[in-house]
Order: sequence, then structure tokens, then C-alpha cells
Amino acid sequence: MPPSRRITLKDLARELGVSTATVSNAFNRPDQLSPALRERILTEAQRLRYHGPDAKARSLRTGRSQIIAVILAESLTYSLNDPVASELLSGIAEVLDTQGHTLLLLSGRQSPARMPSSASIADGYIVYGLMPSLALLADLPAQRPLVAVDFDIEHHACIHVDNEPAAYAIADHALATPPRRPAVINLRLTEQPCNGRIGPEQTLLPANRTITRARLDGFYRAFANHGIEPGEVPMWNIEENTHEVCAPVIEDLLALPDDERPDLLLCMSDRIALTALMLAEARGLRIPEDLRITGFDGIAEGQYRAPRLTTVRQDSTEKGRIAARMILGLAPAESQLLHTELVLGETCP
Amino acid sequence: MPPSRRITLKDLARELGVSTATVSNAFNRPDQLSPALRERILTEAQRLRYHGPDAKARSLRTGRSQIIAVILAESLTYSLNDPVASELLSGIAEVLDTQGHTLLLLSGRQSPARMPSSASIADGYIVYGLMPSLALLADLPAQRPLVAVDFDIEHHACIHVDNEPAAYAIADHALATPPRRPAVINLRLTEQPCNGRIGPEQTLLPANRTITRARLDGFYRAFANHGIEPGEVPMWNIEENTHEVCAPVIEDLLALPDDERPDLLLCMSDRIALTALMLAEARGLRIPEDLRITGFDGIAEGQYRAPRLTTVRQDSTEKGRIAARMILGLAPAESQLLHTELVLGETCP
DNA sequence: GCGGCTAACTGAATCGTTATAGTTCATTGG
DNA sequence: CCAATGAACTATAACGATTCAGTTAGCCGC
Repeated sequence: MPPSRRITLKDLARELGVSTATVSNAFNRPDQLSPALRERILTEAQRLRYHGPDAKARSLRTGRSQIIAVILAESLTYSLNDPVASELLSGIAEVLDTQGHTLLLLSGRQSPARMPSSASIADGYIVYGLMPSLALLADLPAQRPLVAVDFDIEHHACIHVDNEPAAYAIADHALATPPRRPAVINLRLTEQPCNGRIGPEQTLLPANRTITRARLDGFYRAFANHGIEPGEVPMWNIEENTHEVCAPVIEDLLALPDDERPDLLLCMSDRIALTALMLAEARGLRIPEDLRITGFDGIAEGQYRAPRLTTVRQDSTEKGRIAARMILGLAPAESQLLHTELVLGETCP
Repeated sequence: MPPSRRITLKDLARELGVSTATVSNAFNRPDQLSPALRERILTEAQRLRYHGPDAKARSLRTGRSQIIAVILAESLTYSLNDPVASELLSGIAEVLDTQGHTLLLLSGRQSPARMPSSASIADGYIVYGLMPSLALLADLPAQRPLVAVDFDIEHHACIHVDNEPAAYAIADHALATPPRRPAVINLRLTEQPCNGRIGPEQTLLPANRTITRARLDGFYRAFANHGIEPGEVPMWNIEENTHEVCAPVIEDLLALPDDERPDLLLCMSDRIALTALMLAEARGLRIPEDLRITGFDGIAEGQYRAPRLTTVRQDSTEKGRIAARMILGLAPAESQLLHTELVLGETCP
């Protein structure tokens, strides 16, 4: 037996004395050849351990790969541990699976500001929250479908949730019981990295993170509605939506003397809110009597506990499903605005 | 301007009056042509909106795609929401990123028991926990590297954690304070789907889920060590490691009258343990006085709360890193056994 | 001025498929 | 009996790159 390079469709054809076209048809178009011959081909394929047409060659020839790429704003390492991003991916995968497509994960945060060369293999692109490095998208093959999730990009369908009204709704609910010292915990709102307290001048930077900005706008509108000047409300900024990065900032905040410590925290994400909740409990603060906390996103973690987190639920899984359906052409590629749901837990009843 | 089919390397070469080989070199081997010409080619590429060699053609010609496939035992939809699987993926992505490789997600649970045709595009395979549908692997191109995580497969490197000793250690710790009524909550141990209480005859089925089985063996050894007959310990089985599937079973168990309700739960996963913890708290049971609970895995969720979960930490991220390094040839492909760490939380001090 | 060497570039084969346009041959309707 | 039809199968040209074996031209040393 020779060192046996891989078996190709051509080998199979030669072995059986038929043309390659026929073998190809045996795999792809059963109606184009007699059942008997097809059977013979499939049997011989099994014998020779030929596992079907090679995806590389097939995709070159047909122009389609059955692969959909998801381009994530953050590193994959982060995104895979973030419940919101994971849910999005989960929804995408759910739809792709039913159509025999697979999922290629790409990060928009490459060390060289370049798409990995394998990006052009995909049949379509779902881009998630990619504000800062939008330029990367120029490297993608044009003419191929692309939908954006959680940010805006011209000439493509965009999927959003109603961040501003949702933020307004939860802040309005929280402010109905007037707080003495409300505070906002932002998520990556500043241009320059900053993990800690920020002044008003920093918070009003260009809206380079659409969703955080929209949520903040909603908060401000609620403040105005309750006669609170935005300048009165202190803000903290979190650089990365992880417990590790978030905890020290919250610790500092909770360590303030009783008459300076906020008694209401409007958090930009559930992760932040849950970190605050845990640290506050550890300090012996009573929730919600001493401190009320609201989140944003509606992740499972916040509901499978006591007290449950007061938050706004967005259906990330559904965002993923919709995006996937659009990319596969199962639904028209039109921008969509999904609604959110106020979830009244016990952290801010 | 004609309807402009996509621009190829050949177009670029023709436009510049050079050979395709030279254009190819401009992108792949800068040292093979004069800097001046390279510059001219790159500029022209930009002008024509040519974004570099097509991944499909390149991968056919070179035989490499820079894509590593991960084959997950469960559906992608489930796996992406499971913290343990997510951490594994996260570790894999971390290493692949540094080498310019990307991640293709495949599920071992396809509706037709067949790999998606795009599977053969990958340069290597990392297979996770794929016990039941091992046959699927036969469809993968031979000769390409494959490593297994959390299960055994012949002729390939396998990455495991020391499940049996870890389970022994945590059970031994728990049994040091003699329980009146210990119980085990299993994860998919039975051949037939079964969500609820199981008898001993069902638990001794063939070891078709290596890790669950190994953990159970560890528990049994600890029981023996403390003079407890395996038959004395009631067992419940959970079909899927999610809160939704798990909760009703735990509810039933906790609803037992005081003198029948277990006072120690050895759970096969942190997810199960956390569900039990939450439901027990909701019922007003005191933890650990009325009920002690142990988990397995060491997910973050279990530590960022009070009381913290007593569990065994396995470093899934590191498993992913190791697997990825092996696949990329950065480390020799040798089976590895990782160690775990007993984490003493407050749920079983 | 010549052989030899290197840098810079080219031509053409090749990767493993699929698609298109045939070819062959038995069957059918008129 | 002949033209027309259709089923079953084939030959071959792509798909868009990379690679290998050359070819040129310029330069160096003697």
C-alpha cells in the first residue's frame, strides 16, 4: 500500500470506471443517476474511506461554504464568557443548525488591525457591537450579506433593542421612590480607558458606543422628568464587563462614608449590578433598604438568586435568531427594533 | 462599468502587467519581489478594492485553512450557554488568536447523524465530550490532528481532569461530618433519558459518559471509606445541565418530609448545586445547617455569591489552551491529566 | 570579456470539485 | 419505420489561488 495520499473523488471515479461528474452527482444530485449506480458508488466510497467531497474544493467551485461568520467586538476570550454575547451566539447557532450551516467565530479586535485571512471564506457576516474598529469591515468581501447587531452601519440591516426607552423606564421606576444619592455605573463610555469615577465632561464624549450612550440618554431623560440635574448624579465607569475589573470600582464606591455613599445604583449591565449586589451584601448593607440596585440585560444569573435583580430584559437569543434568519435569506434583511421588558426584582422593588 | 464580478488576483496582475505569481508573492512573501513593485501592487489592490487572496482558493491550493473546528457533544445552543463549555472555548480561542487561526463551531448532535459538509475545511479538530455519537468522527478526514477533551479515544491525545480523585476528595470532605441522609444528584448517567429519582440498577450502566461515571466512582470510594453502602444512598438523575430541567427534580426532592429529605447533596455540577442552593434558600432551609451542598466544576457563578459553593475547581480554560496548543503543534500531542482543586465554600464547610 | 551568482520576475501545472454542454441509447407516438 | 424524447452518463472547462522550475538581467571578480 503506497503512502496513500488522500482519496479524491477522481480516485473513486477511476476505481469504478465512471466519470467524476457522475460521482459528484451521486453525492449531490441523486436524481441524476440510476439508484443502482449510486448505491455502487456510495459503497465503494465507504470501502475506500472517502468521506464525501472536500469542503475546500467544493466551496471554491460553488462559491458557497455553508459557513456564516460572526464578528465580535471584543476578544473571543471575553465574548465567550459574557452571557449576553453567548446568548446571541446561541440564537444564531440555533437557526444555522437547522439549515446545515456552521458558525465561524472572528474577533474584531485583532492584534494587527486586519481581518484574519480566513474571513473571506464565509457566506455571510453577522457583526456584533463593532463600533471602534469599523474599518475592519472594509476588508470583507463586498456583495455578501452582512447584518449588524447592536450598532448602526449604513446600507445594511441593523438589529437593535430599544435601549433609550428601556433605560428611561427602569430609571423612572427607580426614581419613583426618590433616592437621596443616585449614581450611575457606566460601561466603557469614555474615549480613554478609565476605570473609576468620571466627571460630566468625560461622559459627554461622542457616541462611540451606541448602546451605552442610548441607555445613558434614557437615564438622563428620567432624571429630567424627576427634576434631577444630570450634573448632580455622580458616575463611575467600568472598563470591562467582568467581575474582576468591576469589583474594585464598586468596592471604592461602597467604602464611601454613609452620608456620601449612593443609595441607588443604576448599572449599565447585569454583570455590574450583580457584582455590586454581592459586594454590598458582603458589607452587610440591606438590599433594598440601604441600597437599591438596577441592572440591564436580564441575564439568567440575576433571576436565579434572592433577592432577584431588578433589570430590563433584552432577548439576545432572539436577536441572534433574527440576524441568522436574515443572513440565510429566510427573512427579509430589514432593520429591526426589538422591545425590552422591565423585570421587577427585589433589588429595587 | 460592467456588473463587476469580484476582482481576482489575476485581474490585478493583468491591470499592472505583471504575473499572477508576483502578485501572490506581494501578499505572501514580501522578500520575493522588490519593495517598489510590492508597494505598487498593494496600492493598485486598494484602488481596485481587492482585499487579498480568497480564502477558498487559497485553502484548496495550500491544503490549509487556518481554521480549527471544535466539535461539541451537545447542541451549540446549549454549549454556548454552559459556563464550562464556554470556558473551554474561551481557552481555545485565546491560543488560536495568537496564531491567526479561527474557530469553527460544530455540533456532534446533528439531526442526520452526519458531520456538516463544511467540517472537512478545518486543519484540525478539538472534540469535546463526544461519547454517544463517536461514529461521527469517522467522517472526519484522517491524517489531520485531533485531540479529545473529557473523553477517551484511541490513537489520539486526550485531555482529562482527575475526576475520580476529585470526586473522592470532595465527598470525603463532606462525609467527614457524617450526614444522616446523603444523596447524589447525577448528570445524564442513564442510558435512557430519565429526569428524577433512579435506582441502583440504572446507575450501573456501561460507562458511556466517562466523566460522570468517573465522578460517581470517586463518590462510591468515599462512601466505602466511611462505611456507607452505595445502595443506601439515593440518587437522582438530571437530563440536561440547565436550571430549567434541573429545578423540578430538585423541587421534588426538597419537598420530601423532613425525616426523608436528604441533608447532604453531592451534585455532579455547579449548575445543579446552585439550583439546589437557590431552591433550598427559597424554602427557608438553612445552609449548611439543614442542608449541605457540594458542586463540581468551580464556575465563577458559584463563588460570586454568599454562601459560596463548596466545589471542585477544574480549569476548563486551561484545558482549552492545552488542546489548542496541541492542535497547532505548539506542544507535543500527548494525553494529559490536569489536577483539580477542592474549593471550600460555605455550602459544605 | 567571461563564468558564475543572485535578485527579480514569469509560465504553467495543480489543488478537488461542480456545472455546462454534450453524447449515447432505448423507448415512444404517429 | 422514423423523428422525437428523455434517462443515464461523460468530457472538459472553470473556480482563484500557490508553487515550482525556469528565464532574464545585472553585477562581481579575475
